[in-house]
Amino acid sequence: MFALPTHVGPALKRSNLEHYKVRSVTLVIDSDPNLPKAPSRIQQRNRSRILEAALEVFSSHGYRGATLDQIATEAGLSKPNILYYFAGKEDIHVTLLSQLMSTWLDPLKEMDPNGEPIEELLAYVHRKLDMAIELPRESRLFANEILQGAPRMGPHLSADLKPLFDDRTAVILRWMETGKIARSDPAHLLFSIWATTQHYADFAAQTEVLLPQAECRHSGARDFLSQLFTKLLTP
Amino acid sequence: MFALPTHVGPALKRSNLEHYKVRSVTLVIDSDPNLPKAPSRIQQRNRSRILEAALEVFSSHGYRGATLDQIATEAGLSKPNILYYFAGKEDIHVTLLSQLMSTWLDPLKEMDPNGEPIEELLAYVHRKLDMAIELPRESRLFANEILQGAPRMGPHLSADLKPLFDDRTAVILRWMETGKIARSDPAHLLFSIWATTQHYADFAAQTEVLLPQAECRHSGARDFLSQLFTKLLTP
DNA sequence: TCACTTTTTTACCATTTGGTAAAGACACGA
DNA sequence: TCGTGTCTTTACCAAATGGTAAAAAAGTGA
Repeated sequence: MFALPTHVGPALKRSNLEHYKVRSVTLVIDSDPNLPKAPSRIQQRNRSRILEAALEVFSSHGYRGATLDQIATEAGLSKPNILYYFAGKEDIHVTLLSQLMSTWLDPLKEMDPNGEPIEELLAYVHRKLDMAIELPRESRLFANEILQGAPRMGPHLSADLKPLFDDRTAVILRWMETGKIARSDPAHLLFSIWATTQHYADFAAQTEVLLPQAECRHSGARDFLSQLFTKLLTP
Repeated sequence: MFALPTHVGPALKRSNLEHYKVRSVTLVIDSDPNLPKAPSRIQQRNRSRILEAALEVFSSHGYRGATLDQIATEAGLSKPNILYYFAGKEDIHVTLLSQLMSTWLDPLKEMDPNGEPIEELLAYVHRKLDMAIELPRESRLFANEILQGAPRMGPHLSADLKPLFDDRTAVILRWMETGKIARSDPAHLLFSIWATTQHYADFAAQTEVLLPQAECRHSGARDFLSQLFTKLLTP
């Protein structure tokens, strides 16, 4: 009755939803021979090669500006081979974005509500700045997506970022009420931290023209942002 | 001998360089019948329609993501008709960017070296914020271009922005030396102003999810940025 | 009205691009 | 070594896209 294909490529026959659940699902019902097996070494290697190449290409040309051929060349694979591992261009992009989402939110999660407020916030600023400088491609990938109205990430923003954001602004507000840091709008405080740190990744083409010495750009940014937020937060 | 075409469309036969000079040139040697005439009413209307449509489309999809068909539809013209007024997609984009450059730099130019430092800088912050909120498409067009490494604007950055930037950082440094504002790195100060203000245009898709009330976003931003930069600059 | 220029439309074209079918190469356990 | 399932390549395709040629339409001045 239900004629199953003799072989399904790793990228096929997974709805978008299932895709994100694959790991946990396989752990639970691994014994069912109809479900996809654990990825082989080759699969792991090639999928991560493709994602690495895609990060490079998407982050520097945007979604529509990137082509599968570019990604294929960058990954050292053929285009049809790439489509053996991913269902399509969009699948690659979505996979990249959702993998990155946690990396991007981690520093905010790490902020300890029981820590010393100014220390916690300044540490957050520095972690974000380090990320922008060390992972500029990831920063630009996000910036590109948001700039175009987050067409493929809107749901993630509401589902993942929003609750965390509400929680952290509440924490910051409580800090302010204890008098440990000066009062200001917690939401805009977070915005300003994101803006000032990611600026060094997203607008690198500009800052590199205006401030040619890389060392001055980075250490200068660190010092300046410390000063900026220390003055703001000190009661 | 030199068989000239009986008619040259307005977009044709102009090198890129001449293109930017058209206005002043026609004023000077208008009498020469071989040079392009002053643009007719129809030409002015349609060119500005096209640029308006292109701003809309380029700013929301990026250069490669935008198509001539989209621009044509948005402008209410046919694609070949658009190519009658502009030499090609790139021509439209470059025209937009160079027209915008001055708009974008004006607030920085307006900063008065002889004014009251804190007032001047805060006024600059507010002007930039107002621009980001009132001209988000322009802000995103720039952000898109810079994000991708400024492939079509690199020269403009070095030629127009850099000298102005150097001049203004020097002015700010002098202000600091008089003791009227607190010391900090002038270059990074400008970066932080750009980053925090343009964030509200470029990352609107994100801020709109996190802070649903538009009023709170705008007035809150104004208040927050006043506080942030007042605290930084107050000696 | 007529001749001439400017503007717009219709009908194309070549290239690029995301994607597919199917055959071939490869790995590996029995 | 054989057979089965996994991976890769070759040869395509249809749609989208930037762009062109040339004729038709619309202005315009005499």
